[in-house]
Amino acid sequence: MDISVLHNSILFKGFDDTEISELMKALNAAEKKYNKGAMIFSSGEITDKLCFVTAGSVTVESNDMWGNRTILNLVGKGQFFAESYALLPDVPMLVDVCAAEDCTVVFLSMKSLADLNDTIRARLLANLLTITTRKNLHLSSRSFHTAPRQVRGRIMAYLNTISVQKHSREFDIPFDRQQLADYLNVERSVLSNELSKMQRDGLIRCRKNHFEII
Amino acid sequence: MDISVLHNSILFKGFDDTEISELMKALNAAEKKYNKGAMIFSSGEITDKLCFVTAGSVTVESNDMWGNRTILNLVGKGQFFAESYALLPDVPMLVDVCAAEDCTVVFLSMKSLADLNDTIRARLLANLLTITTRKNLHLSSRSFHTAPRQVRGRIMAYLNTISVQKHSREFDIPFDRQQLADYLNVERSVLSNELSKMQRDGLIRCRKNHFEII
DNA sequence: GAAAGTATGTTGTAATTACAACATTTCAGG
DNA sequence: CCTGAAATGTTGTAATTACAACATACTTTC
Repeated sequence: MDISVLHNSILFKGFDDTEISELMKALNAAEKKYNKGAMIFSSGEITDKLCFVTAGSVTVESNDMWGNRTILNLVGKGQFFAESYALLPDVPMLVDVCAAEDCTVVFLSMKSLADLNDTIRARLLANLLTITTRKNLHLSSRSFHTAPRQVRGRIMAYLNTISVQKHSREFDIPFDRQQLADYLNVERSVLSNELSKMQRDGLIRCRKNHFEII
Repeated sequence: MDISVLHNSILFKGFDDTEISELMKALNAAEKKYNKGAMIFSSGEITDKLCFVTAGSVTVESNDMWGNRTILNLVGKGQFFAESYALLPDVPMLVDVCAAEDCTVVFLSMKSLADLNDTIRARLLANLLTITTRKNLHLSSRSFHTAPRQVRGRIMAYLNTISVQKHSREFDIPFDRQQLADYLNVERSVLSNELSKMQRDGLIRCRKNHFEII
């Protein structure tokens, strides 16, 4: 198991190596590998597992019965997912989680939180609060990216956010075209088309997932 | 100050009256009234205040420079808002918060959390975790409501959620037409039009904010 | 209960998007 | 360096939406 990624995670911030090892045991840490495209959770499932990506990435998405996909979030190496469902173990998942590429996930049982001593649990809860709070901001930012009614507006909203995050007008995005389309809630072909127009209009330059705002 | 609403809130779950009074002091509880339409927070502001609605309701929204509004969430009596920004006090708000109707808000300083004794703080953090986690699910559900590409799909997705929540095919929604349009990210006139068509098609019946799914 | 103001419904047209079908490019194995 | 598979780009048409303008209904206030 890849310890270093977990040791640097928000969840274990402030814990030393010994404590982390004990916690991993107490929380029944289990690692599992998935191939690209594999489904990790399906809508309707119930889980108490806090999930941590130690390699690769997964998408949190909603798939309707006509095969339309909406990507709510892309969770990369070093990030958590399913924390809301893990902490509210009665609530069935509203989303699917899929491997966006070959990946490795560590599962931590939140049911076992109750067995921990108060001090440890309190520190862990404080860290969990940071995780959920940041996830809130992430979900909010998607709302801004999909708020503009037109495709160009959505693309610009998204690219702006990334540009600010990376402190640069030039950057890579974590999505391929289909994923970006599903994230922005537009047709892939319309997205491709609009990106071409934006390049012709001199707004951006892009090649694959590398973008430059002009 | 309306004590009873606060006493029944998630935040103070498990605390007795004396403890709550002390906490209110320790967290510098301050109450403020707003008229409908008043702005409570503006995008870009920084705050450490956890906000609680004791009367009326507020909308969490994003307003772009062309006057387009997107409603992310409607926060009613007994619910919290701004918790993410209160707990991550470096992050400037991405949203505006406005009074959806005349309302009363209680502000609690999260900066003051640090001064509490460990036991109390731990209990409070656990409750805060519930608040943020539920808020996560709320934000997710909006994503499902706006996921369908067409207006009718969005309306049905939204009405279905409310119907399930209220365990009934007949219910009131908390939005007027303009708010529902801004929540579903569609034009108000298109929404009105589609609701009419859906009634003609025998899918629903509605009058003002009272709906029935057939 | 009239008037003014607000909310909701209707309609037409211009603009945009969805969708399908196909062309081109890129990439991984053999 | 081929070949097939996957990803991306292009195009045309039908369907949908945005927007503006106006009609109607409902509320509030005097």
